[in-house]
Order: sequence, then C-alpha cells, then structure tokens
Amino acid sequence: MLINTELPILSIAIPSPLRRIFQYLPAKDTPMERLAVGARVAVPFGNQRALVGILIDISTNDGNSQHKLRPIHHLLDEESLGLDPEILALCQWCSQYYHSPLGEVCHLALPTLLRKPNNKPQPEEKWAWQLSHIGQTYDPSQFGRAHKQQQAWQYIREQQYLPPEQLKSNNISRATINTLIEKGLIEKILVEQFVDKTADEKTKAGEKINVTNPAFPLNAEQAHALDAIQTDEFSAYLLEGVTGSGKTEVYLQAIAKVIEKNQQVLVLVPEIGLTPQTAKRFQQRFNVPITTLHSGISNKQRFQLWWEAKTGKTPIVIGTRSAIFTPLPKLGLIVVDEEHDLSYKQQDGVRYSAKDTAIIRAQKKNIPIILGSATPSLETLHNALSQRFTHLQLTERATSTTLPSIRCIDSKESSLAPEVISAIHKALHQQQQVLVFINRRGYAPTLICQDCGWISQCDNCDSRMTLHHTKHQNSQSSSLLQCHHCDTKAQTPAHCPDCHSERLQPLGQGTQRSEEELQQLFSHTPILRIDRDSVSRKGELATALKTINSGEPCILVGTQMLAKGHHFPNVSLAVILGLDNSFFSSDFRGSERMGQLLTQVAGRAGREQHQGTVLLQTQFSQHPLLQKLINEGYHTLAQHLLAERKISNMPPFEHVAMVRCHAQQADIAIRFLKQARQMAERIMPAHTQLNYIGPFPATIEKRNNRYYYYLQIKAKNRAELHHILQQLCPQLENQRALKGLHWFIDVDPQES
DNA sequence: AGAAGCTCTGCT
DNA sequence: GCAGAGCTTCTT
Repeated sequence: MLINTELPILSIAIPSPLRRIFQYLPAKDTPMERLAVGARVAVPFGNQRALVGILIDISTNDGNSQHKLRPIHHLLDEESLGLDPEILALCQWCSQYYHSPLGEVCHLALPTLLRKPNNKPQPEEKWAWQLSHIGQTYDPSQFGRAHKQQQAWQYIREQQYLPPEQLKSNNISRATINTLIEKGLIEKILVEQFVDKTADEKTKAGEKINVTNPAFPLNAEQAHALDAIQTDEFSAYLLEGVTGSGKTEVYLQAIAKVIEKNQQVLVLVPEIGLTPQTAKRFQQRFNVPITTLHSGISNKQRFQLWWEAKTGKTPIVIGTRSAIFTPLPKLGLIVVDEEHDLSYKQQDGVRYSAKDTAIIRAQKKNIPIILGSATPSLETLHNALSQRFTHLQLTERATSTTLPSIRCIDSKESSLAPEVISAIHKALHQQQQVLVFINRRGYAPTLICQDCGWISQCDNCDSRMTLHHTKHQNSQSSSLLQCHHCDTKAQTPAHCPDCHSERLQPLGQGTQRSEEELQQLFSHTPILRIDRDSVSRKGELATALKTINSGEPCILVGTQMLAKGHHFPNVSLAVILGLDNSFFSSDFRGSERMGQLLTQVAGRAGREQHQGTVLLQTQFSQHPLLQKLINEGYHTLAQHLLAERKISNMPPFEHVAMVRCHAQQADIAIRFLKQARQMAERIMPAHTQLNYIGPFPATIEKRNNRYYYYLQIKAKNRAELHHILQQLCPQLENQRALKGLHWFIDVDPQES
C-alpha cells in the first residue's frame, strides 16, 4: 500500500491529561489545501467518538511511524474558527512553562462553544445605526416637540453609532429609532465601519483617527508617566500609583494613542465584578465599542465577541483572566489593572498566570504592557527596581486630598473596642459613611461547648464549621453550621454532641455578628452587609449600592469584596477587624498580602472632600511589619520584604514549582510524592541553589475527605527548574496510577 | 479526562 | 438473573 505513505502526518493537540501530541492521517475526503496549522479538527480518541483537536504540524510521512495511525474524522469550520498563529504560539509557551498538555491550553483559548465538534455556531454580522447624510446636516429645531427623537439623534451624533444592544442602557426605544429611519435620518451600517469609515486609509496616510472624548488634564506625574510609555515596541511598565492618584486616566490616554493608530487594546481586570464599571468609564471616554468578557457573558455571546475581536472589529477588549487568549490581530497595547490581584492566577486545570502570559504576549508581539497597582506584587516591584520594567510612580492624589493614615487600636477582644464605637458615632454624626472590614463571612468562625470544649469540626475537612445565621422570608432566623472548604451544612445542635451541655457559644467574629452588634449600637443607622452570602442574593448588592451612592450616613460591613473595586465617595472612616491571624500566616507571602489588603482598605476611606481615618483594631499593634506599613507606607514595606526574600532565597529571587496531589488516603499521596522526589533527585540532585522540600501536608491537610500533599522544588535557575519538570512529568505520567490519586504541577504557585 | 468494558454486590 | 456501582484500561 503506497497510498498511505503519501498522505501527510497531522500532529494534533488533544484535550487530554496526557502531555503529548498525537499523530493522525487525513481523512479520505480531507481538502488538503484547507489544512492549516491552528485549524480545528474532529478526531476519534480512544473510546471517545469525537474530540476537538488543534492541528499543530503537517509533516511528510516517511512511513516510519511506530503506530497504526487513525485518520481524523474531518476538518471543522468553513471559515477559520481555530487558533491564530499568535495565540497558538502563546498556548505553546503556556504549555511548556506550566507543564500542562498543549491540547488543554488550546481549549482554554477557544470559546466554549468551539470545544465540542458538534456545535456549529455562526458568527453574526454586526451592525449599528449611524446618521445618514440627511441626518448629519439635520436642523434639530425641526424635531419640535419630538424630544425622544431629538435625544436619540443627538446621542448617535455624539457617539457616531448606536448598536442595537445599547438601546436599553441609553433609554432609547425601538419606536423612536423606527421613526428616525422613516425620516431617513439614520441608517444601518456594518461593524467594520464603526471606528471610522476611513480608518485604514487614514492610518496609511499617517493621520490619526478621532475616537476620544475630552480627557482630564494630567498632573505633572501623570504627564510624565504617559510620556514615558512608548507605544511602538515591547516594554513593560509598572504604573505604581497610590489610591486616587489617577492611574486610570493614564491608562485611558495611553489607550487613546494606540487606538488612534487603528490598533486594538486588551485590558485585564481582576475577577470581582468590576468589569462593567471599568467598561462604563471607558465607554464614556471613547467613541468606539467596548467589548467586555467576564463570567456573566453567555457562551453564544462570548463566541460572537471572540469572532469580532479575531476579525479586528473590536478596538478595546476588557476582560478577566481568560481574556488574555482573545485573538486581536491589531493588538497594540496590553493593560493589566490591579496587577497584584490573585485572581490572575488560575487555581485549577492549567495553572497559568494571565499576568505573566500577558507579558509574554506583549514581548512576542513587540508591544508595550502596563501593569498598574497601588500595591504592586513583590515580583513586579522587583522587576521594576532591577530595571527590567520601567517604573512609573504616581505619589500625589489627583483629587488633592491626602491619604488617610492608619491608627491602631489595641484590643484583645474580637468585638468593637469603645474607641472604635465612638469614632463611628462621630463619623455618622458628621453625616458620613463608615466601612467595617472583617475578612470572615458568617456569624462566628466556630461554635464551642463551654463545658467540655467540644468544637464544631467538619467531618470531611480539617477545619471548623462556621456558624451562619440565615434569614427566612417570615423574618425568622435560624442558624446553620457550614464548612467553607466543602459544601457540608449541618443544623446547629441544641446540645453539645459530646456532653449534652446546652452551653454552646459562638466563638470569634464574622460579618453577620458584626452586623448584629452594630445594629444594636446604631439602631437608627442603616447597616449594609456585603459579603459572598449577601451578594449572592439577587438585587441585594444593587440595593446596598443605591443607599451607599445616595451618600446618606450608613455603615458598611463586609469582607474583601469591600476592599476591591467599588469606591465609596462618602466613606470617611474605615475600621479593620479580625486581621490578627494573618500576622502568623504559614505562607511566606502572608505579610505581602496583609500590606496590600490594609493599603487597599485604607484607600477606601476619604476619597473625596473628606480627610479619612482608618482604625485597625488588633492585639499586635507593635508588630514591626505593621508599624513599618503604618509609618512608612506600602512601598517601603515592600522593599523591606524584598530584602527579606533575598536573604531567605525566596521568590522572586529563586523560583518555585509544586507537585501537588490529593488522594483518599494520606499514605497514597505521600508515597506518590516520595517517588516523585526520588525521580527528581535522580534527574538533578539538590545543591546549594536547588532544593526539594516535602512531601508535606497542605495547611488544611484533609479537604472534602481527600488528603492534600505537596512537594516543593525551589531553584535559583529557572532553566534548571524547568529541566527537572520536563523530565519528571512523563515519568510521573507513566507511573501505574495509584488508587484515586490526582496530581498536577503548579509553577510559580501563589499559595503554599 | 472520559468512556467502555469488566467484576462484584445486592436484591426481586 | 441482572441492574448499577465501582474498578481498570486505553487513548496516535
């Protein structure tokens, strides 16, 4: 059979945990001329009927293949719905750097609808209304009393276009539009013409296109930062600006420069429901459509937006972590906002960092990238201080109010100290708002028996069950024990399960308990609780935000959610409770986190006219790192922490990877990692700049009836670390699977 | 991972 | 006697 050897071999990335590329033959009727690297193909795989694979390579068949190759089912897509070369290269980088199968990374980069071979989504032509010739020269006095029509006409004149999905948000009715169409004032246009009908021609002629509404004037620091940002080659910038120093304005003006050149911009934001707010601010500035990609976007729409981006129709994409894989052929700038945020690192599956992937993408594309934060991560700061990144600092608050200082209130109690209570009274009395931050949801972290010391332990995890109060519609409330590590819920026992005592006491402070306490102390003031429990109830957040924005005195109680994103102009006092356990975190990043969190919360107080106050209630007010933060600020603390990291050979000075695993029995996990360690030591024995630690149990060893164990590899030399992992992975894969064991590699882990 | 194919258990 | 749970095996 000569025919077979004449067929080319197709190397295909398959979404399977096997870190390998698989080879196939074309099907009999495969149109060879349409086979292109990056294309989607449907392939049979093991027992699976059809999977979506990505074509990685086409090579000539020398007939030496050890395997009997199976043919692919077929080539998918008439039009190319696969991966652009740029994105495929990015996937290949991720696959190598994070030691994840290329097929799995490729699937991350595809919109969900394209991950199954049988979905056949069709991109829709995108259109909008714009003014016709008559519309452009229309005399608005002719509208007479038709105010609605005049408003719509004015809006379209200002924005240049109106896509149908923006009708509602701008309060324009379809009927109004229909009338304008009948009058011949507006007409439909296709999306390519959105930015400027002649954008491409103008760019060629070296002209700028007009996309921007008036910008805010910059202060000297902002102007200097903007000036320093070169938009025509790769360079990474750390824009370190204290809260309220106007980082966003610098982003906006840098972005303007780039879209004026008819290029695209990608903005990454943390996963905190912040996307719509950012988008709104961008929408106000630019006369171009803003695409937002976050968890609330449906699969169908996500596909549509992906297609528009891929075909160069979207000038600005704002999105969370996974948006880093959005294909943007004319990409000219990447912005990573709140770059220190942990949500940029994926914590399951392919454990990639969207921030680091973004830097690589910018480098490969030779375009600038701006990393912005008031509290930069030590990694980024180190890069800036060692001149790998350009360090741009904004130290003045744009609105000219000074940053609030943090004052410590010594207290061993978990409930509010008298001094804190009187400060809240004072702020409320001055018609201002108060924010109370506790990093614990629920009523109390534990329930304890006062007679025998029994504690509400979770059966499935090594953790305590949190006491929650749940309100019912009939305004009755009941309490529930809830484990925050698995989804176990239990009725709160009336008697101690061990000694039958009735003296069960909630121990410690959660948001619900603080809410209750504050309600008793300030019965005439609205108390708004914002945490995962309250926000998950529909509309509750919206109602809370309404009260907050009304500016009337109120007290906000909440977790991290309060510290990020939303800004509250009338808050003049921030109270921070229950941070004490974070002083003794087992994670070497604990103090970095604490510094970031405190600084971010503090930034919420006194944003506009008011000089703000921040009270930190703690029993460790003399803690040296805390003192450093309070007296010298985050930047100095960070430099101090960096010096510590250097002495102790921790990241960013050395590099870490974890082999993480979990199993139903601890000894299975331990045995596996002991073997892994032996294998690794055989590949490269430990030396002064390379060490192995473990296997050691996770901070919470048992979670959901599974035992979590890790092996840490730390190396001065990244190449060495990668060499070990590269050799180790296939060996681990070839191990005969131990019962119920799951393992994976975590490069640059964010948690130990 | 995911599916098929195998064995073991427990019940009508 | 067989449904379904729980396990192994294989993937080009």
